[in-house]
Amino acid sequence: MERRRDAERTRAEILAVATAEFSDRGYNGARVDEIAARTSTTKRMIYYYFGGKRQLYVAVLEDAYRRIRDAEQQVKVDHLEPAEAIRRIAEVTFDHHEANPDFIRLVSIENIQRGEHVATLPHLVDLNTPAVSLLDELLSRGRSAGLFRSDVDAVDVHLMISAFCFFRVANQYTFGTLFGRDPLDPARRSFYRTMLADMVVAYLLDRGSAAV
Amino acid sequence: MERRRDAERTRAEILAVATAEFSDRGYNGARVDEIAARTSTTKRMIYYYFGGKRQLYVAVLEDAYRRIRDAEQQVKVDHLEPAEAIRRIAEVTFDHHEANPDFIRLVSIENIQRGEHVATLPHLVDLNTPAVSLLDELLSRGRSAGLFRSDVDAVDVHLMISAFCFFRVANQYTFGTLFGRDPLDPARRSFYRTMLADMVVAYLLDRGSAAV
DNA sequence: CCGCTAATGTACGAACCAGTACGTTAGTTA
DNA sequence: TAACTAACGTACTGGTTCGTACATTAGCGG
Repeated sequence: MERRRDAERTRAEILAVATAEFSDRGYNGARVDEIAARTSTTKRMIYYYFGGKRQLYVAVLEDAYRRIRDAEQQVKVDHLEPAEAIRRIAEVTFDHHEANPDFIRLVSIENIQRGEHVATLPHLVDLNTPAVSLLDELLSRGRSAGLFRSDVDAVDVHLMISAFCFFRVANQYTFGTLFGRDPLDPARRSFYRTMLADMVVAYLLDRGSAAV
Repeated sequence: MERRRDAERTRAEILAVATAEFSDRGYNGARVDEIAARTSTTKRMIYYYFGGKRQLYVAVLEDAYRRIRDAEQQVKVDHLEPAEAIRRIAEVTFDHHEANPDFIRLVSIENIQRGEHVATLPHLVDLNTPAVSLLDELLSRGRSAGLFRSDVDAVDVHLMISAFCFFRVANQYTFGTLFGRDPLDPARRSFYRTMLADMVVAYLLDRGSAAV
């Protein structure tokens, strides 16, 4: 090994460092010179491989979403009862968010910019994302068994789960200082994880308000 | 009227324009010159009244939180049963978030910066925020009546409600394009509003998982 | 082992932008 | 109404930062 020139490695290194820098400081706060300085190569290479700051950011965003999708695909809950499987999905999503604060920050940053860059990544728009199609299947099974309410679909349940997981990580600072309680406090982690699962399942089992 | 010089008016105008600019472009994306251009005064006045970009941002943040607190204080649910009152709080919070996207964006922006500025506003750290103390009282009543589970407190219920409301507004762009469903679509508004209330109440009424 | 191109490095330019030095005017008060 | 100060305007500066022109080297194909 120890090849002096390795296009793939250089590109990957730039991408990794850029991911850290953009998620750390936001798009406008990130510095191309800083990214270059943290790699073992130079700024010239950023322009050589990516074209510019904007394109580098888009590449970072795309890569981050790809990794999350890949991870989602690993979840298997075929052997569980619907309610238990939903709990499991909620927990996996919870763990995921906690384990990937960089990704969460990138999503926040992208929304501050009104999602103008995700919109340019058409092959990310896969309405049958692993998380959603899995939920969809479980909701069907639960409805068939007469357990779950029938006025929600997978996308909205996904919204509900994501909202909780996302907020906890994304707003840890303001929430923590304003209410004197750090949502990421390890001591409370298992409580929140159960809270989320309880919440989702209780909602789905709740026939009172909606069904009929 | 028509006084040519009015310190208070000038200050207020700068603050209003700055709120729009910061929430629109983020801290690093905002331009002092742009803020000045959109006021009827000049950049000099920004430095005269606020001292600098950073201090202006902090003033914007503080003002935004103050307005939200003022609004929260108006909510009255004394005449309602606990569950119904909780629904009402959830709905009011929901409406609030939808009506104040600028505030939501500021909170996102502040969290991207790790909350370093809210932390410098000590008189914002009021652990008995109107929203929380109201929830606290209702949870007590609900528990006394043997209705609600007893392993959550007001802060965490507030987290749960805020998470849903916040996510829907803050992540409208990425969620909308990735799942082909705009969370702010007016046609779905009332559904989401009910969904949130159902979710919270179903969780609180759920004795199965937690209470004894 | 020669030459060609992909890959890399250096040094610089030009625009942008926060902040300020300096000057002016309005309104108040003695 | 004189003088004083709060409020306001203009023009500039110094540093930062994205991007690039130009030079160089590694490694592969012939």
